[in-house]
Amino acid sequence: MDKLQIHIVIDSNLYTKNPESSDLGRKIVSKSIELINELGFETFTFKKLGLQIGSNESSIYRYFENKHMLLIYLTCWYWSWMEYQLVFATSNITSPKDRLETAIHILTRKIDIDNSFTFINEILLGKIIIAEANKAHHTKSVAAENEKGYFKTYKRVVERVSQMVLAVNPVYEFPHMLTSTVIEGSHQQRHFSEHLPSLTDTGKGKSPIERFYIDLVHKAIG
Amino acid sequence: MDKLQIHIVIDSNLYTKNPESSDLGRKIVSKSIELINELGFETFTFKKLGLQIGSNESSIYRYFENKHMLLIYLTCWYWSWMEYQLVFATSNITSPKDRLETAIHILTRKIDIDNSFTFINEILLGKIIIAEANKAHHTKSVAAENEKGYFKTYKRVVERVSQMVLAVNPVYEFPHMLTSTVIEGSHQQRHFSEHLPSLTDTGKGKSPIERFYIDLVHKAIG
DNA sequence: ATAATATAATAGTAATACTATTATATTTGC
DNA sequence: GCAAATATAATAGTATTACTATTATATTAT
Repeated sequence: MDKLQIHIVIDSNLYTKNPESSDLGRKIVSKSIELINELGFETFTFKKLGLQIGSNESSIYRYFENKHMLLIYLTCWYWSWMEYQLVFATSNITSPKDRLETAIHILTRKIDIDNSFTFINEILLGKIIIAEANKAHHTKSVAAENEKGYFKTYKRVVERVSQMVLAVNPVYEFPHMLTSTVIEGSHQQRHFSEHLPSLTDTGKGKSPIERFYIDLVHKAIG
Repeated sequence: MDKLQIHIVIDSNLYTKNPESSDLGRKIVSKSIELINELGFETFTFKKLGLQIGSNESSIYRYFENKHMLLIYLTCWYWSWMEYQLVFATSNITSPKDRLETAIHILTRKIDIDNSFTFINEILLGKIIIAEANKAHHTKSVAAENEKGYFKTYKRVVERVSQMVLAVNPVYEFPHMLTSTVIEGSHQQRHFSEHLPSLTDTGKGKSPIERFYIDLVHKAIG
């Protein structure tokens, strides 16, 4: 049985050599997702990754300048994938309210289905985004990297949702703050829920995080 | 002229030797705040700090197990200081609504006055919290460190504010999520506002971040 | 078939994050 | 007041990390 195959294209500035262009490249990406999850980003090294894929550290440097750039690549992949889901799921919704609610649902829900994008495990990637993605822009080089367009996919997602907010309430003053608060907040809450539960209210009911943010947005924009 | 001197006491589990107990210790803390701000946390090392204070790397290890623990110490200091401000500023407010609003004001405002706590520059410390504090709990050892009580000051602040939320609306379902969303969110927005401005709405009016979160909370809990 | 080029592996280096040991103060007991 | 005990600081290491320069091995082109 054939299946609709979509393909996520990543800005060539994010890699030295396109990892999709070779077997080794795909192995690097797919195994790095597993290994970052297992070890955490600071403990993860190219040497350990090389060992895991039966290759050498220096070969990995031919694909990514360093592990920071690999993280940027992974986050970019994630946000491209999110953008695809967002556009796909909201394209034929005419009611602005319903459209926004669907968008928030997609952004705040737990990732638990693996759509099997060839070499990317989305469930594990989602965990990396929650646990590690903020390290991609909490650096002294954010501004410079922003200039180079490293975060543009994420910014585009925020912009899309902000437009949906304005479609519901055209005079709402803070659409971008609201959107980035929801996105970052929901990730943080999932992190807290797992590791620092007293900072959340996660016990009660089903999908509390989704419910909290959908309720928040509704009330915020009236 | 004398001045009311309050003193912030830090849990002894957070250091190997109390940095307040010696000149060198105080210099370590005060210079580390400057240096982390200047270099960013990943580029900051004990060797560089040793050079700055005219001492040796290994002497710093006698105070803090490693730079991660130093960061934990600094965040704990910050939250103790916040808790003090919170308690002080809200103690004689009887109206639950006013009390909550004051609390949010304190948590989300920009730190621009230096109360000159002996050896701590609060303005710079505030910047570290915004730029680096999330690295303190985005590690593989969060759970273990939470067990050891490393984050209890922060958790106590969240708990206090959650109680204020409930004082306004006793049936509100998500007081902790709301509180941690406001705290973490406001820090994130300040970070975005400086480095990734398209993720915020920071140009307009005065104190947009404060206004956004105060408005958000009001509407959320009704 | 040979030259040109792409790709991978080897073998380094400088810096980092520590630690073990030694040196130098300071305090304490008598 | 002086040796012994203890606290504190500096020296000199080591293993690991994050790379890089060089060499080896494929692959492709002519």
